[in-house]
Amino acid sequence: MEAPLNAVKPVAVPPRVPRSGQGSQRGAMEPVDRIEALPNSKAESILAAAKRTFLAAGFGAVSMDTIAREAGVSKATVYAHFAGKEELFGAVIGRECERYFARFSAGELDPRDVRASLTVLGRRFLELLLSPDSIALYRIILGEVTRFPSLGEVFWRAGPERQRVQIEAFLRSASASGTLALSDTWLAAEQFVSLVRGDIQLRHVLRLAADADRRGISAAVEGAVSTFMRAFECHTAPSRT
Amino acid sequence: MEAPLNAVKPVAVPPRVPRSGQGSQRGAMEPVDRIEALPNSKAESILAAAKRTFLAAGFGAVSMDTIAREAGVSKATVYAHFAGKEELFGAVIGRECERYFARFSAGELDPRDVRASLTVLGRRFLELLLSPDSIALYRIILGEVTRFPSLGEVFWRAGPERQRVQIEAFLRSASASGTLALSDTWLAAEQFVSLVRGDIQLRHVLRLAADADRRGISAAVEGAVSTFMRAFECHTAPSRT
DNA sequence: GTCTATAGATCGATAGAC
DNA sequence: GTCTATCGATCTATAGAC
Repeated sequence: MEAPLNAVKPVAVPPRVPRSGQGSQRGAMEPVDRIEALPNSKAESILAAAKRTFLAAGFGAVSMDTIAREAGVSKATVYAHFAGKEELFGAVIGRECERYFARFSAGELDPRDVRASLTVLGRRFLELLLSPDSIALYRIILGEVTRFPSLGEVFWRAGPERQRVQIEAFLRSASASGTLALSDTWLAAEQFVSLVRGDIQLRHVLRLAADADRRGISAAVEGAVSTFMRAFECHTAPSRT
Repeated sequence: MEAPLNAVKPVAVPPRVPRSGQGSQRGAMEPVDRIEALPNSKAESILAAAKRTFLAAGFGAVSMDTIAREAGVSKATVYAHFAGKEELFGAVIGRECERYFARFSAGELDPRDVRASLTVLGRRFLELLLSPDSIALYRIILGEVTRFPSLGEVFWRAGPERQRVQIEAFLRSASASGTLALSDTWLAAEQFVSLVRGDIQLRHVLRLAADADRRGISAAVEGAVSTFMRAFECHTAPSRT
């Protein structure tokens, strides 16, 4: 029993990109929208560095020294803006939850072609779910929800719940128009999301699949939509096309 | 921008149960099966303490001092059995993956009643998935797969893949007997698992639902089985009962 | 506000006695 | 093998100059 039963070896901290000072090469020829485009204040630099390092390595593996260095400021400046490491972490994660999941929308769908609309919807959902930052955020939140219990509700309300509401709204319209036979649209939305997600999200989170696998996304979405339509397509009144 | 946008507060380290010395009150009137029943060696005590603390608080929040104290040994003894914290963590997680997922089985199912069999199968799967240790293990692995890349494959092969193989075997037999119309049994197994899981596992992981919700499990399984049967039940040849 | 420098605590790991 | 005691590194957080 002395030898470990499984060879599970850690890796070193993520390779660090040396930054010469604070200003990066951005900010010269980009449109000046000023709102969170580039870190124009020290607070934004700190938040950006904290986001980058936390999402890449997790809460426990990142030190305030690293964040300060990555942000191009001193550690005292970090503490001048944020009360501590945990407050900074909470601010970063809360903000990222809002930022990422605000991109999802169930709008601009053709209610006359439910299959095509569900395919578009599933693809939007899965592309958001498999984006590198979304995967990293998912890892962090699940790993730190024990230490930060409020993370669970922050994440749930910003992401899954909001998506579910939008998807259910579309399913309800499709059900009202007689194209789908749904007795419980809330459950149906959960099942549609579950079918689309399948195991591809978990495989990405576990680093068993690389990102940007467009064909994998298409195949997953089409398989899910096909099964969903088989289960709920209404055959009684095809409503003449 | 100085104030955190979201109130995400951490909690203190888990409340510690003071242990007077090493021997607990167990081990006196229990059957002596000796094989991992009670920690009869220091190595087992260390592994048990490491499992308990790691699963409860995560890799970064647990120190070797805590593990030694919980195990009732000195820190030097811990290092006499395990080369370091990371090796101990790998040994614990690898062992727990094997222990937990070995409990799942797709046997003892009645192939003549596919709906009932799928219900039993789904319930077994979901009860395993929602057990407190399984939830904690899931949190740890997803949170630490960045630091321990091999955890992803260890977990996948011990859990999801093995379950999928067993479920697919049953689906194949049901498909061969003409009860289900499945063109791709591997995909069907993934979709069945996804339907059963739904969002209830995530809600448990995020601490939004308490465990031991038996009625919630039954409702989730029956909703999943109903949808799965609607999609894949074979109506062409009911194969006289 | 921002910096340098450092305090104070904790952690992982080890030396040496038994 | 097991213990006590401790080392050196690192981490969070702060004091004080500017």
